Amino acid sequence: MPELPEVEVVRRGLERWVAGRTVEAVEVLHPRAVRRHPAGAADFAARLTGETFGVPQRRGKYLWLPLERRDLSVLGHLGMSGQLLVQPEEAADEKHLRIRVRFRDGAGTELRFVDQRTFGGLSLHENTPEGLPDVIAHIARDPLDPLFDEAAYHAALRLKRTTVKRALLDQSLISGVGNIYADEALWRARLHYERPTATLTRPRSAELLGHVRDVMNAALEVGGTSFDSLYVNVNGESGYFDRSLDAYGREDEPCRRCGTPMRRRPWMNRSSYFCPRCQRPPRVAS
DNA sequence: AGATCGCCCTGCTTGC
DNA sequence: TGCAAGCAGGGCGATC
Repeated sequence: MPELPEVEVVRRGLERWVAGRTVEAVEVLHPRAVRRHPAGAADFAARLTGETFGVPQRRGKYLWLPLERRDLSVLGHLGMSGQLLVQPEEAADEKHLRIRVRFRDGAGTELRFVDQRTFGGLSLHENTPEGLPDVIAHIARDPLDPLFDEAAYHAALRLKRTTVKRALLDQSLISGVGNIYADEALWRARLHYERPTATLTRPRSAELLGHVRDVMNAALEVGGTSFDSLYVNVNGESGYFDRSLDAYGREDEPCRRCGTPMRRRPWMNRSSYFCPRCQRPPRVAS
């Protein structure tokens, strides 16, 4: 499940292998892969053909390829299982190949969007004055962004009547944190996922944010997390950070700090993994 | 109007 | 054995 570190690995791959290349042709093999492009697959392909990609950008889990000639970007989200692969043109189509982008140069490779569960997709959007695709203007900066407003983030947590994991996953407050890294950061901070954000002191909140950054940077160093080879980076290489996870997916396994069996609890149609001893539930039930 | 919930989707795993 | 339910879950639109 690609989160910020995985998407950043993909962005770097695109920067190396796709930036500066001019599109010869676009093939949309599944309409759902361009469902965020309102004018449809044919329009997406037509408008992209002949354009040259600039340097790929990222905010949270979104990445985009600005076009050099126009104030437009190709916005991408990998969803649950999306991959952006640079493949030799002669390589066999992947089973879940959704979009193919051929290039005008003689490099012999093409860009492929492959996505089993079709939660992800590509689309074309106008840029805001800040150079951000307009449809993601509501997405907050991520914790690895140098311009992330930490003071505003802490202030928002104090004001909101919500719980800490909800706040971590709220992409309008902080972006790029998904279920995996939320659980990892909470475990590191010894915080229960249902802790009300208003009860967090500023130092405690800053400590949690530090853990979010640490776990993301650690994942970045090893090239992203991978569970079932659904996530592969831009060149088809799997990450292996999952071996380093301390909380996520470790139900009944001993806590790496205290040995207590880790627990899994249904939460918001997903799961929360935590140590019942290190991460005590808040005293006041909400 | 901000918070919450259901749904989209496929394939692997689990259990009867 | 075979089938069905469960699970993975980000983000968006509907709803309260």
